[in-house]
Amino acid sequence: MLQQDSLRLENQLCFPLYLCSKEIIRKYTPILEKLNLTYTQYIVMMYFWEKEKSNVKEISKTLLLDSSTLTPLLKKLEKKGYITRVRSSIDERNLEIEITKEGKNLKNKALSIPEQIGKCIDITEDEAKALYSLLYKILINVEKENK
Amino acid sequence: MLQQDSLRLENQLCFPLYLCSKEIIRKYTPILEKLNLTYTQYIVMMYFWEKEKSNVKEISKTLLLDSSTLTPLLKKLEKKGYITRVRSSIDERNLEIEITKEGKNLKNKALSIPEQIGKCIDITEDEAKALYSLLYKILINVEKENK
DNA sequence: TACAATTAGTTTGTATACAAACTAATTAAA
DNA sequence: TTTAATTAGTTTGTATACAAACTAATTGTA
Repeated sequence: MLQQDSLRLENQLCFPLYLCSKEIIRKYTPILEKLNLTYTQYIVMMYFWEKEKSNVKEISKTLLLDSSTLTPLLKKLEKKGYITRVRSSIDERNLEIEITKEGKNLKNKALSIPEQIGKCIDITEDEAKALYSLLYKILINVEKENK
Repeated sequence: MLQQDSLRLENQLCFPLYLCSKEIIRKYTPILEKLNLTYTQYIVMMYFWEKEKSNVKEISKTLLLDSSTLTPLLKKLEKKGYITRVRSSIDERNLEIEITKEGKNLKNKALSIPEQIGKCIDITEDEAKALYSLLYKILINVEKENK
Protein backbone atom coordinates (compact mmCIF):
# COMPACT_ATOMS: atom_id res chain seq x y z
CA MET A 1 0.00 0.00 0.00
CA LEU A 2 1.23 3.48 -0.80
CA GLN A 3 2.02 5.61 2.21
CA GLN A 4 -0.60 8.07 0.94
CA ASP A 5 -3.29 5.40 0.96
CA SER A 6 -2.54 4.42 4.52
CA LEU A 7 -4.12 7.73 5.49
CA ARG A 8 -7.39 6.99 3.72
CA LEU A 9 -10.28 6.61 6.17
CA GLU A 10 -11.24 3.28 4.63
CA ASN A 11 -7.81 1.88 5.43
CA GLN A 12 -7.93 2.71 9.11
CA LEU A 13 -8.39 0.01 11.70
CA CYS A 14 -8.82 2.24 14.71
CA PHE A 15 -11.60 4.21 13.07
CA PRO A 16 -14.08 1.29 12.76
CA LEU A 17 -12.99 0.16 16.20
CA TYR A 18 -13.81 3.56 17.57
CA LEU A 19 -17.13 3.63 15.70
CA CYS A 20 -18.15 0.16 16.85
CA SER A 21 -17.36 0.95 20.43
CA LYS A 22 -19.20 4.25 20.27
CA GLU A 23 -22.24 2.96 18.43
CA ILE A 24 -22.68 -0.13 20.57
CA ILE A 25 -22.41 1.99 23.69
CA ARG A 26 -25.10 4.20 22.18
CA LYS A 27 -27.28 1.08 21.96
CA TYR A 28 -26.67 0.40 25.62
CA THR A 29 -27.70 3.88 26.69
CA PRO A 30 -31.52 3.63 26.56
CA ILE A 31 -31.39 0.10 28.00
CA LEU A 32 -29.17 1.14 30.88
CA GLU A 33 -31.29 4.19 31.56
CA LYS A 34 -33.82 1.85 33.17
CA LEU A 35 -31.14 0.89 35.70
CA ASN A 36 -30.11 4.51 36.14
CA LEU A 37 -26.65 3.69 34.80
CA THR A 38 -24.37 4.98 32.07
CA TYR A 39 -22.22 2.52 30.14
CA THR A 40 -19.09 3.21 32.15
CA GLN A 41 -21.05 2.96 35.37
CA TYR A 42 -22.42 -0.37 34.12
CA ILE A 43 -18.88 -1.66 33.56
CA VAL A 44 -17.98 -0.66 37.09
CA MET A 45 -21.09 -2.37 38.44
CA MET A 46 -20.17 -5.54 36.52
CA TYR A 47 -16.82 -5.35 38.20
CA PHE A 48 -18.52 -5.23 41.60
CA TRP A 49 -20.89 -8.07 40.74
CA GLU A 50 -17.75 -10.19 40.58
CA LYS A 51 -15.77 -8.58 43.39
CA GLU A 52 -17.69 -7.13 46.29
CA LYS A 53 -14.94 -4.98 47.69
CA SER A 54 -12.12 -3.06 46.03
CA ASN A 55 -10.35 0.28 45.79
CA VAL A 56 -9.71 2.91 43.13
CA LYS A 57 -6.33 1.58 42.14
CA GLU A 58 -7.53 -1.97 41.58
CA ILE A 59 -10.53 -0.85 39.56
CA SER A 60 -8.33 1.45 37.55
CA LYS A 61 -5.95 -1.39 36.71
CA THR A 62 -8.69 -3.83 35.72
CA LEU A 63 -10.89 -1.48 33.75
CA LEU A 64 -8.09 0.69 32.33
CA LEU A 65 -9.83 3.78 33.57
CA ASP A 66 -7.88 6.67 35.01
CA SER A 67 -8.39 7.33 38.71
CA SER A 68 -9.47 10.84 37.80
CA THR A 69 -12.25 9.33 35.72
CA LEU A 70 -13.20 6.97 38.50
CA THR A 71 -13.35 9.43 41.39
CA PRO A 72 -16.42 11.35 40.17
CA LEU A 73 -18.01 8.22 38.70
CA LEU A 74 -17.74 6.34 41.99
CA LYS A 75 -19.19 9.31 43.82
CA LYS A 76 -22.19 9.15 41.50
CA LEU A 77 -22.64 5.42 42.09
CA GLU A 78 -22.44 6.11 45.81
CA LYS A 79 -25.11 8.80 45.51
CA LYS A 80 -27.32 6.30 43.67
CA GLY A 81 -26.86 3.90 46.58
CA TYR A 82 -25.10 1.15 44.61
CA ILE A 83 -21.74 1.32 46.41
CA THR A 84 -20.18 2.73 49.57
CA ARG A 85 -16.91 4.66 49.78
CA VAL A 86 -15.01 4.65 53.07
CA ARG A 87 -11.41 5.58 53.83
CA SER A 88 -9.44 2.63 55.13
CA SER A 89 -8.56 2.93 58.80
CA ILE A 90 -5.36 0.93 58.27
CA ASP A 91 -4.08 3.13 55.47
CA GLU A 92 -5.91 6.42 55.17
CA ARG A 93 -4.80 6.81 51.56
CA ASN A 94 -6.90 3.86 50.53
CA LEU A 95 -10.56 4.18 49.70
CA GLU A 96 -12.50 1.03 50.48
CA ILE A 97 -15.28 0.65 47.97
CA GLU A 98 -17.99 -1.90 48.51
CA ILE A 99 -21.14 -2.85 46.66
CA THR A 100 -24.42 -2.39 48.57
CA LYS A 101 -27.37 -4.75 48.67
CA GLU A 102 -29.15 -2.45 46.24
CA GLY A 103 -26.14 -2.62 43.96
CA LYS A 104 -26.24 -6.40 44.05
CA ASN A 105 -29.96 -6.44 43.33
CA LEU A 106 -29.35 -4.38 40.23
CA LYS A 107 -27.80 -7.45 38.62
CA ASN A 108 -31.22 -9.10 38.33
CA LYS A 109 -32.49 -6.16 36.36
CA ALA A 110 -29.46 -6.44 34.08
CA LEU A 111 -29.76 -10.12 33.22
CA SER A 112 -31.45 -9.59 29.87
CA ILE A 113 -29.10 -6.87 28.67
CA PRO A 114 -26.38 -9.02 27.06
CA GLU A 115 -28.97 -10.77 24.94
CA GLN A 116 -30.56 -7.49 23.86
CA ILE A 117 -27.20 -6.09 22.81
CA GLY A 118 -26.26 -9.38 21.20
CA LYS A 119 -29.25 -9.07 18.91
CA CYS A 120 -28.07 -5.65 17.80
CA ILE A 121 -24.53 -6.80 17.10
CA ASP A 122 -25.88 -9.87 15.34
CA ILE A 123 -22.80 -11.91 14.48
CA THR A 124 -22.27 -15.67 14.78
CA GLU A 125 -20.71 -17.22 17.84
CA ASP A 126 -17.58 -18.08 15.86
CA GLU A 127 -17.27 -14.52 14.65
CA ALA A 128 -17.71 -13.26 18.19
CA LYS A 129 -14.98 -15.59 19.41
CA ALA A 130 -12.62 -14.55 16.62
CA LEU A 131 -13.29 -10.88 17.33
CA TYR A 132 -12.86 -11.41 21.03
CA SER A 133 -9.44 -13.00 20.72
CA LEU A 134 -8.24 -10.43 18.20
CA LEU A 135 -9.27 -7.62 20.51
CA TYR A 136 -7.47 -9.12 23.49
CA LYS A 137 -4.43 -9.77 21.36
CA ILE A 138 -4.33 -6.11 20.40
CA LEU A 139 -4.95 -5.04 23.96
CA ILE A 140 -1.98 -7.05 25.17
CA ASN A 141 0.22 -5.58 22.45
CA VAL A 142 -0.90 -2.03 23.04
CA GLU A 143 -0.56 -2.27 26.81
CA LYS A 144 2.81 -4.02 26.59
CA GLU A 145 4.72 -0.79 26.10
CA ASN A 146 2.93 1.06 28.86
CA LYS A 147 5.26 -0.32 31.49
CA MET B 1 -23.93 -19.96 28.87
CA LEU B 2 -25.89 -19.18 31.99
CA GLN B 3 -27.64 -15.84 31.97
CA GLN B 4 -25.62 -14.95 35.07
CA ASP B 5 -22.36 -15.56 33.25
CA SER B 6 -23.31 -13.35 30.36
CA LEU B 7 -22.83 -10.46 32.78
CA ARG B 8 -19.25 -11.41 33.61
CA LEU B 9 -16.75 -8.85 32.37
CA GLU B 10 -14.74 -11.54 30.62
CA ASN B 11 -17.75 -12.48 28.53
CA GLN B 12 -18.39 -9.01 27.20
CA LEU B 13 -17.62 -8.11 23.62
CA CYS B 14 -18.24 -4.39 23.85
CA PHE B 15 -15.87 -4.01 26.76
CA PRO B 16 -12.68 -5.09 24.91
CA LEU B 17 -13.93 -3.12 21.91
CA TYR B 18 -14.23 -0.07 24.09
CA LEU B 19 -10.81 -0.70 25.65
CA CYS B 20 -9.09 -1.25 22.30
CA SER B 21 -10.56 1.89 20.87
CA LYS B 22 -9.66 3.91 23.93
CA GLU B 23 -6.15 2.55 24.31
CA ILE B 24 -5.23 2.87 20.66
CA ILE B 25 -6.49 6.43 20.65
CA ARG B 26 -4.28 7.01 23.68
CA LYS B 27 -1.35 5.83 21.56
CA TYR B 28 -2.29 8.33 18.90
CA THR B 29 -2.38 11.24 21.32
CA PRO B 30 1.36 12.01 21.73
CA ILE B 31 1.96 11.38 18.02
CA LEU B 32 -0.85 13.70 16.97
CA GLU B 33 0.29 16.37 19.40
CA LYS B 34 3.09 17.17 16.95
CA LEU B 35 0.41 18.05 14.38
CA ASN B 36 -1.58 19.98 16.97
CA LEU B 37 -4.49 17.54 16.55
CA THR B 38 -6.60 15.34 18.79
CA TYR B 39 -7.72 11.95 17.51
CA THR B 40 -11.19 13.14 16.52
CA GLN B 41 -9.72 16.18 14.83
CA TYR B 42 -7.35 13.81 12.98
CA ILE B 43 -10.31 11.78 11.73
CA VAL B 44 -11.94 14.95 10.47
CA MET B 45 -8.73 16.02 8.76
CA MET B 46 -8.49 12.60 7.10
CA TYR B 47 -11.98 13.20 5.82
CA PHE B 48 -10.87 16.50 4.29
CA TRP B 49 -7.75 14.99 2.79
CA GLU B 50 -10.17 12.95 0.67
CA LYS B 51 -12.89 15.55 0.18
CA GLU B 52 -11.83 19.18 0.05
CA LYS B 53 -15.24 20.69 0.66
CA SER B 54 -18.19 19.56 2.74
CA ASN B 55 -20.72 20.58 5.36
CA VAL B 56 -21.64 19.56 8.89
CA LYS B 57 -24.38 17.19 7.85
CA GLU B 58 -22.22 15.24 5.42
CA ILE B 59 -19.36 14.95 7.87
CA SER B 60 -21.78 13.86 10.57
CA LYS B 61 -23.17 11.11 8.35
CA THR B 62 -19.78 9.79 7.29
CA LEU B 63 -18.01 9.94 10.62
CA LEU B 64 -21.05 9.13 12.78
CA LEU B 65 -20.38 12.16 14.89
CA ASP B 66 -23.21 14.28 16.19
CA SER B 67 -23.42 17.80 14.78
CA SER B 68 -23.18 19.10 18.33
CA THR B 69 -19.83 17.37 18.62
CA LEU B 70 -18.71 18.71 15.27
CA THR B 71 -19.63 22.36 15.74
CA PRO B 72 -17.04 23.13 18.42
CA LEU B 73 -14.49 20.76 16.88
CA LEU B 74 -14.72 22.45 13.50
CA LYS B 75 -14.36 25.85 15.14
CA LYS B 76 -11.14 24.64 16.72
CA LEU B 77 -9.82 23.36 13.39
CA GLU B 78 -10.70 26.72 11.88
CA LYS B 79 -8.83 28.54 14.63
CA LYS B 80 -5.81 26.34 13.92
CA GLY B 81 -6.01 27.38 10.29
CA TYR B 82 -6.69 23.93 8.84
CA ILE B 83 -10.21 24.61 7.52
CA THR B 84 -12.52 27.51 6.70
CA ARG B 85 -16.19 27.79 7.72
CA VAL B 86 -18.46 29.99 5.63
CA ARG B 87 -22.26 30.15 5.47
CA SER B 88 -23.55 29.22 2.04
CA SER B 89 -24.99 32.16 0.15
CA ILE B 90 -27.44 29.88 -1.66
CA ASP B 91 -28.85 28.36 1.50
CA GLU B 92 -27.93 30.25 4.63
CA ARG B 93 -28.59 27.19 6.76
CA ASN B 94 -25.65 25.40 5.23
CA LEU B 95 -22.11 25.84 6.44
CA GLU B 96 -19.54 25.38 3.72
CA ILE B 97 -16.43 23.86 5.18
CA GLU B 98 -13.25 23.72 3.18
CA ILE B 99 -9.72 22.55 3.85
CA THR B 100 -6.99 25.19 3.66
CA LYS B 101 -3.57 24.87 2.07
CA GLU B 102 -2.13 24.50 5.57
CA GLY B 103 -4.62 21.74 6.25
CA LYS B 104 -3.54 19.94 3.10
CA ASN B 105 0.11 20.31 4.00
CA LEU B 106 -0.57 18.64 7.31
CA LYS B 107 -1.00 15.36 5.46
CA ASN B 108 2.72 15.20 4.74
CA LYS B 109 3.45 15.42 8.42
CA ALA B 110 0.96 12.58 9.02
CA LEU B 111 2.35 10.10 6.50
CA SER B 112 4.29 8.05 9.02
CA ILE B 113 1.51 7.82 11.60
CA PRO B 114 -0.29 4.68 10.32
CA GLU B 115 2.95 2.74 10.42
CA GLN B 116 3.77 3.93 13.94
CA ILE B 117 0.34 2.89 15.18
CA GLY B 118 0.52 -0.35 13.22
CA LYS B 119 3.63 -1.27 15.17
CA CYS B 120 1.75 -0.79 18.43
CA ILE B 121 -1.20 -2.87 17.36
CA ASP B 122 1.14 -5.53 16.01
CA ILE B 123 -1.15 -8.08 14.37
CA THR B 124 -0.71 -9.88 11.05
CA GLU B 125 -2.22 -8.56 7.85
CA ASP B 126 -4.70 -11.45 7.80
CA GLU B 127 -5.78 -10.71 11.33
CA ALA B 128 -6.20 -7.04 10.49
CA LYS B 129 -8.34 -7.96 7.49
CA ALA B 130 -10.47 -10.32 9.57
CA LEU B 131 -10.90 -7.71 12.28
CA TYR B 132 -11.71 -5.06 9.73
CA SER B 133 -14.50 -7.02 8.11
CA LEU B 134 -15.96 -8.09 11.44
CA LEU B 135 -16.06 -4.49 12.63
CA TYR B 136 -17.79 -3.29 9.50
CA LYS B 137 -20.23 -6.17 9.69
CA ILE B 138 -21.14 -5.12 13.22
CA LEU B 139 -21.35 -1.49 12.22
CA ILE B 140 -23.82 -2.30 9.47
CA ASN B 141 -25.92 -4.35 11.88
CA VAL B 142 -25.87 -1.78 14.62
CA GLU B 143 -26.67 1.10 12.30
CA LYS B 144 -29.39 -0.84 10.52
CA GLU B 145 -31.97 -0.11 13.19
CA ASN B 146 -31.14 3.56 13.44
CA LYS B 147 -33.37 4.43 10.51
C1' DT C 1 -49.45 33.51 0.25
C1' DA C 2 -49.52 32.86 5.31
C1' DC C 3 -48.51 29.30 8.28
C1' DA C 4 -46.91 24.67 9.39
C1' DA C 5 -43.29 21.44 8.89
C1' DT C 6 -38.74 20.46 7.89
C1' DT C 7 -33.92 21.23 7.81
C1' DA C 8 -28.98 22.74 9.17
C1' DG C 9 -26.46 23.97 12.53
C1' DT C 10 -25.74 25.81 17.42
C1' DT C 11 -26.26 25.88 22.41
C1' DT C 12 -26.94 23.68 26.83
C1' DG C 13 -26.47 20.10 30.11
C1' DT C 14 -24.54 15.81 31.63
C1' DA C 15 -21.02 12.27 31.57
C1' DT C 16 -16.95 10.54 30.33
C1' DA C 17 -11.61 10.47 29.44
C1' DC C 18 -7.09 11.64 30.62
C1' DA C 19 -2.82 14.48 31.56
C1' DA C 20 -0.89 17.33 34.95
C1' DA C 21 -0.83 19.39 39.27
C1' DC C 22 -1.99 18.71 43.90
C1' DT C 23 -2.89 16.78 48.81
C1' DA C 24 -2.31 13.79 52.39
C1' DA C 25 -0.56 9.51 54.13
C1' DT C 26 2.98 6.14 54.28
C1' DT C 27 7.48 4.26 53.45
C1' DA C 28 12.40 4.49 52.52
C1' DA C 29 16.75 5.99 53.45
C1' DA C 30 20.31 9.16 54.65
C1' DT D 1 14.68 10.36 63.11
C1' DT D 2 14.10 13.83 59.96
C1' DT D 3 13.64 14.36 55.25
C1' DA D 4 12.99 12.53 50.63
C1' DA D 5 10.45 9.55 47.76
C1' DT D 6 6.50 7.03 46.85
C1' DT D 7 1.72 6.07 46.85
C1' DA D 8 -3.59 6.65 46.61
C1' DG D 9 -6.81 9.39 45.41
C1' DT D 10 -8.69 14.15 44.14
C1' DT D 11 -8.93 18.43 41.55
C1' DT D 12 -8.34 21.15 37.41
C1' DG D 13 -8.31 21.94 32.60
C1' DT D 14 -9.23 20.51 27.95
C1' DA D 15 -11.64 17.76 24.57
C1' DT D 16 -14.90 14.79 23.22
C1' DA D 17 -19.86 12.59 22.87
C1' DC D 18 -24.66 12.98 22.55
C1' DA D 19 -29.63 14.06 23.74
C1' DA D 20 -32.68 17.77 23.96
C1' DA D 21 -33.89 22.32 23.26
C1' DC D 22 -33.28 26.10 20.36
C1' DT D 23 -32.62 29.44 16.20
C1' DA D 24 -32.90 30.73 11.71
C1' DA D 25 -33.69 29.59 6.97
C1' DT D 26 -36.21 27.10 3.59
C1' DT D 27 -39.86 24.28 1.83
C1' DG D 28 -44.61 22.38 1.70
C1' DT D 29 -49.23 23.07 1.75
C1' DA D 30 -53.84 24.47 2.72
